[in-house]
Amino acid sequence: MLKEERQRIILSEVDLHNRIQLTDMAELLDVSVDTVRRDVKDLDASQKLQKVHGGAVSLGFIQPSSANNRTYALEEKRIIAAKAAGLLKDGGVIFIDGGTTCLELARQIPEKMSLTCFTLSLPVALQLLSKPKVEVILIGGKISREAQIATGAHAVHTLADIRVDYGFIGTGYVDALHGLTEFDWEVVQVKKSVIDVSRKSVLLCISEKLNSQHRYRTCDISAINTMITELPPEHNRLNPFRSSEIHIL
Amino acid sequence: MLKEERQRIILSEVDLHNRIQLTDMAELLDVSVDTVRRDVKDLDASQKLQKVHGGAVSLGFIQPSSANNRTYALEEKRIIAAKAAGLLKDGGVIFIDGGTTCLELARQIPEKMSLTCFTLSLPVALQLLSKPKVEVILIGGKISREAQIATGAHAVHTLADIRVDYGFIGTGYVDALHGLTEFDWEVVQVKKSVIDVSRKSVLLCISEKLNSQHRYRTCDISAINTMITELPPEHNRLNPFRSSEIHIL
DNA sequence: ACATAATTTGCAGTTTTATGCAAGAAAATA
DNA sequence: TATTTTCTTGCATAAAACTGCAAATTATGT
Repeated sequence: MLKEERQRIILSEVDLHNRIQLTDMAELLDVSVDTVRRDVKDLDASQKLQKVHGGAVSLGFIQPSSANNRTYALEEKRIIAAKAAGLLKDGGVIFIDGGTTCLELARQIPEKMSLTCFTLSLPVALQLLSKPKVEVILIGGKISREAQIATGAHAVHTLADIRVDYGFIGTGYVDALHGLTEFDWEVVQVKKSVIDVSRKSVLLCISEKLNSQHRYRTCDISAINTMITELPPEHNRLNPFRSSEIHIL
Repeated sequence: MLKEERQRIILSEVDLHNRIQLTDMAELLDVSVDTVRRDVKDLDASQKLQKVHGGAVSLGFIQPSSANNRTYALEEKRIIAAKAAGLLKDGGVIFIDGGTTCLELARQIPEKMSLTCFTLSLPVALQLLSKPKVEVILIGGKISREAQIATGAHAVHTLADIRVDYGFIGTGYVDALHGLTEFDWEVVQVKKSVIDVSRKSVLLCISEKLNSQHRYRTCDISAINTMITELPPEHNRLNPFRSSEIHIL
């Protein structure tokens, strides 16, 4: 049997069933797994499928979602995400909130760091799936159309059973006096829960949001352990937030 | 025997069987493999076929499926999704499974239909968010990296509290005798739950998957109320699935 | 018809490619 | 953590491809 013929069969199986196992294909094609492995490697190299441990999956399954260049203030958010990533420890259990800043953190998790990540956010969950050593646990619930995160009683209830080392959260608005506030009451409910279940709460926030507020309060500034902006820690715009309790990065 | 005559025979063999081996052709034409090799080299140079190690393949053989619509058999899946969408009723509560066929159903939900949709699948949930009148409830849990759906005890447990009018499910493999089978044990567990909580289970499945099977069983064919393929309901390939209990669309 | 040139064919020796096997590393699983 | 499965790497073998060359065939000119 010709190599091309085999690869053709492998490809049609992947297209049909979305995934295959090397051992199954070896049996089906009556060749060694090594041969199938090499074939799959070739097909992966030529972008016809994606090789995974033990088999292969169809490209149609891997959604794009990476075509996001439209993030506002991406450079600032990258700086923030890099600082936040510095807090991560191998084997840690963390929560990552929704929003573009937190999504950037998800993107910057090192490939070889093993973590357990909880999240409410669909985009963050999808991003995390591309990190081989991260276990992704999505808290379910009614999905907020704008925020693309799970909300509602079920999400809050599920969160109550969790404990994480770090909770990385974003916010719509932040002010030294009024604390973290949001536009959406539903979102506030789940964020409160996230802060409750986090041993340490880390706020990721671009400096542009400092000294802004809105209708519903998530928590007071004192509930935050670490605050990260794109500014250097000693910048005087951060002065209103300094206290013995909060750590500014 | 003339060179041109040989080449004509070689070409017709390639067109007929999509592939040839040099040794076979040498025997058939009663010339040395070197001669056949040179012939094939000529034909390759003049774009009549593609020479590969050990033989040659038809040009049509390499191209078609790699044209990359990303989704395999998209047209068939659209037909299936359209039939399934015909079952939807305004105000209904449904479950939509993962997989590209079900994703296509999510895409085809009419803009002005109000529904409550449960799903385990991240891509499906994201797709549903673009439907203004659909309430999206994502069942959370540990996310399977390949299937991009929630799995595990938490997902199964959460499903137990739900009841939906229709459960639209896909499957990796289906066979009249062995029923619905899958590649992945975790996936089977959640699919079982989905069928349990659905008043009516609707299987969406392209005909190419008929009469295939794999390791783990989701359910018997009799557990399915309605079966939808891209074929007309009276097509004889569907005969093995006919019974008084199942409805074929 | 014949000689000569050009092309084609088959063969031998060498190089390249494909495949399977085995041992240790890495990853998944229990 | 221990155990199984899968991956990687290197290697051996066999099949196939390439090279050069000589014999055979075909074409061409006289």
